[in-house]
Order: sequence, then structure tokens, then C-alpha cells
Amino acid sequence: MKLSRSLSQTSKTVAHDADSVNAKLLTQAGFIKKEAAGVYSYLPFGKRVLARIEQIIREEMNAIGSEEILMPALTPLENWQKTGRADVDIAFRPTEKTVLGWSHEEIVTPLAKTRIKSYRDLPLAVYQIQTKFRNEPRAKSGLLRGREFLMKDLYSFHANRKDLEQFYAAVTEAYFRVFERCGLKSFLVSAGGGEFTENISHEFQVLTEAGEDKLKICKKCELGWNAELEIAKCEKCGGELTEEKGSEIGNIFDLGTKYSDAFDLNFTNENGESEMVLMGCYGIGVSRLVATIAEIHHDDSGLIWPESVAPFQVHLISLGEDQAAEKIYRELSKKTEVLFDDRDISAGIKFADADLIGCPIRIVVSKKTLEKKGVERKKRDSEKTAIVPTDKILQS
RNA sequence: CGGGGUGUGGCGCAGUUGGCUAGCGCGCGUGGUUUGGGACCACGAGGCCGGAGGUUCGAGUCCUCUCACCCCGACCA
Repeated sequence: MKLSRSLSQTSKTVAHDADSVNAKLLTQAGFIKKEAAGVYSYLPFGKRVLARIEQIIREEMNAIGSEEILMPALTPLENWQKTGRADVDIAFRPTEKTVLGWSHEEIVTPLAKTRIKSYRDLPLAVYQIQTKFRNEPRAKSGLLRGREFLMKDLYSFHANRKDLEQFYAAVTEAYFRVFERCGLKSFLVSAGGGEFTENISHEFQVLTEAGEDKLKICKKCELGWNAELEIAKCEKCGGELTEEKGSEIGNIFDLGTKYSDAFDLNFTNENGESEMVLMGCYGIGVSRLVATIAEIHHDDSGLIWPESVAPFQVHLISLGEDQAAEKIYRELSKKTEVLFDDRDISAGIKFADADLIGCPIRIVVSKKTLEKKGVERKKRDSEKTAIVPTDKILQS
């Protein structure tokens, strides 16, 4: 993409209401635009990052045998009346008879009922990546707590507890892989079940001062407990816990039969008897992941995207050598995603913007580099520069 | 939802005890000079001062209401 033609543009100043590092950097670098409290547009750069994170999630969710679906955001009130969740404060109610989905147990459970009749139909697992609506009394921290946000929600259905626990464990492993691939070190944290279940749930937390959850972490076991649980020592090794703040990027719940009961989701077992289906649900805050990555991976000059989620692999800068740069841009674009800064402005601005946007590799084409029969290559996370031939740009 | 704060060109801000054509920086446009870490000169465009009502000869400025946004807390998949 040519920067001169992109909707995404950088800004030297940032709106005074950008309230957090992720909001400031993502706004200034042209990834997002705030529309209202907790409501953002994703500009081209931001949409690219979202798409890459979504792809990682899809790969890992498909790998554990779940299928992608898409349920409506506009949902019937009567479904929520059956579970007693129709009048929670965070629910948007666009009309008398509708609720904007803030979670989808009320939709997916009746949906699964159309498929599940016998133990032969279990297990079943479906997920979606969709915008959720929650009327947060206080939206804040950029993309970390919005009133409208992108979420991956997965729901699983099982004939017995052992099968549910097995899948729960498989999702746990898959989540660690997702977050690691996104460049984040996550901790498995025990927490309460909130509106969803009376059982304990597990959160995936990234330790950062930007997060709003108070945690107690055992660094040795890499386990944690949400401070709401009032735990004094590590339940595994009995060791000391450190107090940390975290950003909750994933949450998994053992739902038991709470929603199966509400919608009479049962199945016929091997003995011809009727039993209730056991359910699990598993969420990843996709937009919150974008924010968390920004909070973790940045420096004073701007964002530093991990290769796996970067909007572009290469940020190509032309310093007065537009023709040569254009040729390199065309060739390189056949192999990877390239952002070409073709603007007619000073070198300093181009360098500053490359740092701000934070693509992994910066390539400079100038008179100096052409005399040396190559281009200058610099990684965003390093100070070292090197002249490399144009066909070696992508080799590390 | 309680307490506090802020709303003035796209962004950041200044506007005195009410006073006359509402300023500054950045950005934007045109012309020119520059050209490896946010260059410079000249000219120029752009604002119902969040909204409604009121006080006054006169309101960005004072009063009332309202909306939006931010902070602290409560809340929180």
C-alpha cells in the first residue's frame, strides 16, 4: 500500500481524550479512530492487525475441531428471558423485543438443540468472531474496555464431564498458543464465574500496568488468582504470590448444565435415557488483544509490532529516489505486505512515522544506498542498519 | 450510578473585571528555496466558541438546563 493513498495517516498530536498508551499510539499512528466513548473505527492499518489476529485464532480453533459460524448481533428478547439475563445493566435494548448480543449462550444453545439428539452427536464445538455490545458504565483505556468490541466466542457441548474437561484442557492449550503467536506471555488465572456460571472460571492474563484486573501471581508455577478470590498462597506450591495488574485477553468457563437446563438441551445416552448436555464457553477479546499488544510492544517512538500480527512486514521509504523505490515496491509486494511511504516530505518525518507505525522491517532507498547497489535495512526493534541487496530484504 | 473536571477551525491550546473585525502553534492549499531524523520564506483557506434558554445596550466570557468527553470510585467475560 502506498501511504499517500491510505486512509490511515499519522498525526503529530493526539486527541486530548486518548486516555491510555494503546489509545494514544493506535490513534496517532492511524490504526483506530474514536467515534464515542468505548466505540472505535478500525482504519486500514488497524483492520490489517485485526485480520491477522483473527487468522491466528481461526487456525488454532479449527485445529481443536471447532467450526466457525456467525450468529446475529440483534437477538430475540424471549431467549434472554429464559435464562433470566434479559435485564442485566450492560445489555443494550434497541427495541422492546430485542437485545444486542453481549454474549451468545442464549442463541447458540437453541441452535445446538437443532443438531444434538443423541450421544452420537457429541461432542460439538462452534465459534464465531463477532462484535459484542455491552453498555459499560465506564468505558475506558482505549480498546481495553469498550462498549462495542470484537470477540471470539467458542461454545462446546459434551455428553459427560470427562469429555468436557478434556476439551477445556485442549482449549487452554490452544489459547496459550494463540497468545504466544501474538507475541504475548499469558498467565492462567483462576477467577469467579460472573454472570455466566457459579463455577470457577479461568482467565488468561497478560501482566501490564495498563490492565484493570488485580491479580496474585505465582511466578514459579506461572499460575495466578484474581484478587477477588482472596488467596494468600499459591495453591499449587504453597509459595509466595506477587501482586500484579493484568489485561484479561481470554476467559474460559465450565457452564455445566445452566444453559442446557434453560433451553432443555438434552440427548439420548447409550442406554436410551435422556440426559442434559454439558457446556463450556471460551472467549478471546480480539480488539482487546490489539490494545494489549500495543501496551506491551512499544517504545518512546511508537509501536513495535511482532511479525505475526504486523499490518505490514516492510515499511519502505523513498528518499528522493521514487522511481527506484517504486520498482522495489512492486517486486517486494509480490512476496510480502509492504507499506510504501511515497510522500513528498522530509526524511525526518518519514523516519519518525516508520517508528510510530512500527512495522518490523524498515527499508530505505536513497542515493546513498543505490550507490552501494542496495537498500538500507533496519529492524524496528534494533538500532543496527545494514546495506543489503534488494533480493535479500526478507532474509534475516 | 455517585464525586470531580473539560468542551473555542482537523489536532493541541490562549482568550483579562462581559466590549467592538475571536487569536496562536501544528496541520492544510498555492508559489519558491531546501532534502538521511519532525526544514524555511511569502501568500491563503478554514470557527453558528458543544446545544437550548436567560440576564444585558452588548455574552466565548455571567446564570439555568441539557448533551458529550475525561478522571476517581462503584461495577466488570
